[in-house]
Amino acid sequence: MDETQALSAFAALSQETRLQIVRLLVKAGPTGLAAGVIGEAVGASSSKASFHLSHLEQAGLISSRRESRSIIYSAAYPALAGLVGFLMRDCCQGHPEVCEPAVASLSTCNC
Amino acid sequence: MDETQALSAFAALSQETRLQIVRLLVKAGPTGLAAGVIGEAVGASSSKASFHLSHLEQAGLISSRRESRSIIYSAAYPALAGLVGFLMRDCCQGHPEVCEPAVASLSTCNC
DNA sequence: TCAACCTCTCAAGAGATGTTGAAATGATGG
DNA sequence: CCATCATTTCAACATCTCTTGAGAGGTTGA
Repeated sequence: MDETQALSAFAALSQETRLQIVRLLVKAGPTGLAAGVIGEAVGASSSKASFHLSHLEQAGLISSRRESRSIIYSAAYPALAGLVGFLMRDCCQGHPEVCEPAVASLSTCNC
Repeated sequence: MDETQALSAFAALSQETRLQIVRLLVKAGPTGLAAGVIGEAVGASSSKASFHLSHLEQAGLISSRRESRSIIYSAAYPALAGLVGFLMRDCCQGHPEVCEPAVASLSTCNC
């Protein structure tokens, strides 16, 4: 993940509806969810959902596949991991006080 | 770090000048840098630098103190750590494929 | 106190972003 | 092939964001 990709990713995640969508899709797992289901879950009209889904896909944070009538979106785990890595690698240069608490918080993570 | 803070932080980091400033200040360490020095380093006019510095401070990613004539900005390490933690804690629920590569990338980090 | 310094504030304009509803596209089952 | 379903596309509008340049606000040394 380079700086340009990180900028797009940050921009994508800086919008409430989109952040909700990403959280939803991460929870949903690799199976993903249909656009309509996502829109309903986050309280967005179809065109609104479509707009934000496109934005997220453009940023590389989610990916899509057609399945019969529906379009299924799923989280792009490598991209999310890349973003976490960017923040840690790039932002904590020589300053373990950034990385260490973050790594420590992994113990409260469901992983 | 809650969702609202994360949204502000993502918005703050989604702008090139601001991302440059954060990276610069993290490297600079707790001592920080004067507004003028920062502006010059990222090629921004005084008002432009001031605009983005305010934005970052508002988002809680940096903090300031006056020191004689200058205003010194420095990275808010706990906030950055909180953001990394948010991404990991909140986005990798039950999906180690997000966290693990990120943690692995720590080996290439200067920490 | 005054001049110089450093930074912030303000208003105006250009451009990007998000929302809405209507219409178009593509896929499916009968 | 047609009616229906799921989603995207489009244009219009409002809003937010960024940039610019001019000026104001504190702070210091002479």
